[in-house]
Amino acid sequence: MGAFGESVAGLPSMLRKLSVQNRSPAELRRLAAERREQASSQTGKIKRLLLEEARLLDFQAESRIWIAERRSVSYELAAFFAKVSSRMELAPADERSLLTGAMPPRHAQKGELLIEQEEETSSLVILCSGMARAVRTLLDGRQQIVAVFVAGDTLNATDLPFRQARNSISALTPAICLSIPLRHLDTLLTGHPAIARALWLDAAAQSAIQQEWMVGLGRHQAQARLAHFICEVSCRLQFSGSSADDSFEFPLTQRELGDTLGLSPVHVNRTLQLLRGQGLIELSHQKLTIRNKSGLYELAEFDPRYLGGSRFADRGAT
Amino acid sequence: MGAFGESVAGLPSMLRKLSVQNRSPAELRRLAAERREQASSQTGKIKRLLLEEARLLDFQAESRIWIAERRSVSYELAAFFAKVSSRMELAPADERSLLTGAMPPRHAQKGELLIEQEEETSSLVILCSGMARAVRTLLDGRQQIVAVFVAGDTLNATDLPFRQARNSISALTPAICLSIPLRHLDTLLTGHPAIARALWLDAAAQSAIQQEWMVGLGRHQAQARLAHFICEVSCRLQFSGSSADDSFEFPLTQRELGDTLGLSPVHVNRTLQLLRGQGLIELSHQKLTIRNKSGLYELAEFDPRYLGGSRFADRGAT
DNA sequence: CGGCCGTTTGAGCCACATCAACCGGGGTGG
DNA sequence: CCACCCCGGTTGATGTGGCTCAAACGGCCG
Repeated sequence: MGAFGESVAGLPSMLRKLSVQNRSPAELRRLAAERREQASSQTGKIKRLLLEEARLLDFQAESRIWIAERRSVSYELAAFFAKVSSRMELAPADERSLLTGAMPPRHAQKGELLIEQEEETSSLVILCSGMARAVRTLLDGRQQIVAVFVAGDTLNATDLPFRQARNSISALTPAICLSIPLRHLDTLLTGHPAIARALWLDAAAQSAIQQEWMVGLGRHQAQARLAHFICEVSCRLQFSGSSADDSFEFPLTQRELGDTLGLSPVHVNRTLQLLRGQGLIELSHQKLTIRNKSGLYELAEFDPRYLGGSRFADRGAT
Repeated sequence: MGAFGESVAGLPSMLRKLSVQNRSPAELRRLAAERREQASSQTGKIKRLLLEEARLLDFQAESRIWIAERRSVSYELAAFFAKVSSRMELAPADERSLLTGAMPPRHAQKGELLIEQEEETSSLVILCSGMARAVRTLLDGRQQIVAVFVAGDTLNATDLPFRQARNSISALTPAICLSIPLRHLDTLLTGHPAIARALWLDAAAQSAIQQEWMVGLGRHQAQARLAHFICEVSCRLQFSGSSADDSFEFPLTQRELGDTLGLSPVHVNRTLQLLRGQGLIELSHQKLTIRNKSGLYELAEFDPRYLGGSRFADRGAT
């Protein structure tokens, strides 16, 4: 399934034929565009193959960029640092130290499992690109999504102290993440108090978001819950730099939305229609557009301050 | 209202007449017992006065013990240290340093506000004794309790990095808490990495509990939710040393239970009756007894491992 | 073409909310 | 000392938001 994210050697033979290794990211992207071009005039199996090839080429290009940038300061962790330093300063020296011990970035496909429930935690995992979700499965098979992650979030800052993952985390989109082994982290913590603070901060931010979800789950009904979640994801994507305006990729299916909001998939559907009908949002094919932001905020009783994006919010205090 | 908790000088004149200052905690407790004795043979206003006096005497005795012990290592923070060190070691030197900068302990009455929503956070607050709850109030006046604290918990480890309290925290029982000013904490964090880790750990533990609540709110129905909450409180009280067996003071009203579990007070009542009827628990006059622990655990799908009490749980690994 | 997954729509039902009334205890005022 | 009230708990009647079951539709993939 997800073998080609591991390393260049693991790529499907189809790609190898193009001698991907010797090409620059820009070239790869150009090739991908070509493939798509060709695909548009084809049908059936050939079209599918071309599109798949284009997708893989794009993916490889993205990987190349990450790998290339790895030699410079801390490109991969940029999102993480941006988030942390929007609230507290992390000196360049700290950043470099954190990066030194990181393992090679991992590329995961959509749906791929990043962390398995019950598995022992051996490293801190930071999501550098894409989105992910943490899900808890009950005995009867029902599920509850307890967290959604965007670029810059740590996936397991809240599990790490317990040395065990309490729920499974899988990718909602193609994702890139970086692992920092516990051994390395331990030595870092003693020498770099700012890093310990950053982890504390991250866990605290996670907790703030969870409290907001609890309020929704406990006291709001479907419309407000859904609206609030959309507002939150929108803001977090903007804060992390993954999205610039109020239209963005929204990779959750209605079933997953239901598992997030404590609703059944059918009711999510009906509730979405309500929001659409009120002209608040548009959503189709994983693409979400907020049509009436203030209306949506009001319906959700949404106040983005809890996301701590002080740098972005109106009030620039602190 | 809550003036007499501040200092000895702030006590009501009634108590001053007894020259409380010169008496030992044991004497004070004896006096309190005498008052109660006398009260039992009285009625009306006199009885009430005597009981109130007894209560204040007991309270003062308790305060005395805390104040007296303050000179020794870290008695007040014992619960906090116990919790932290059940998972990681905190050297005595760290403990002493943490204590050095603490302000005098604050004694709060039942119901008293410890932290106010929106207020700026100026210190880390640790609950040394008693219970407390964090509540979020919605625009329409409905409330959701987003956290319950027992002795040893930090009240605002998850708000501190944001410099602002996101919800109000008030005492569920008479409580004692200790504040460590941010100024002091900041210097500590650079010199004592273990303290930074402890804070991280505490925020992570908080997050683990919240995830559990989210699963309950989203996917369990009333009985399981209620049962789970009871199991959790029971375990946390035991881990913190506040309770030894499966019978303990349970200070939440049914309204508060509803605000915790996302239910209406009436439904909480009916659900309690169900649990009582199945012989799982007893509850009256703020006193809760677990009659059938395994049955309750099963109904709640409760697995105490998420509370991280590795020292107490069956599996003593790590 | 057929199967699968996500979405959509309809019909009936249930868990829980809401409204309302009553009870018991402790505190308060006359 | 009593009347009153407020609050927390209890119980019943009725309404409803959201679940469940079921079926149809469309896009994507084999």
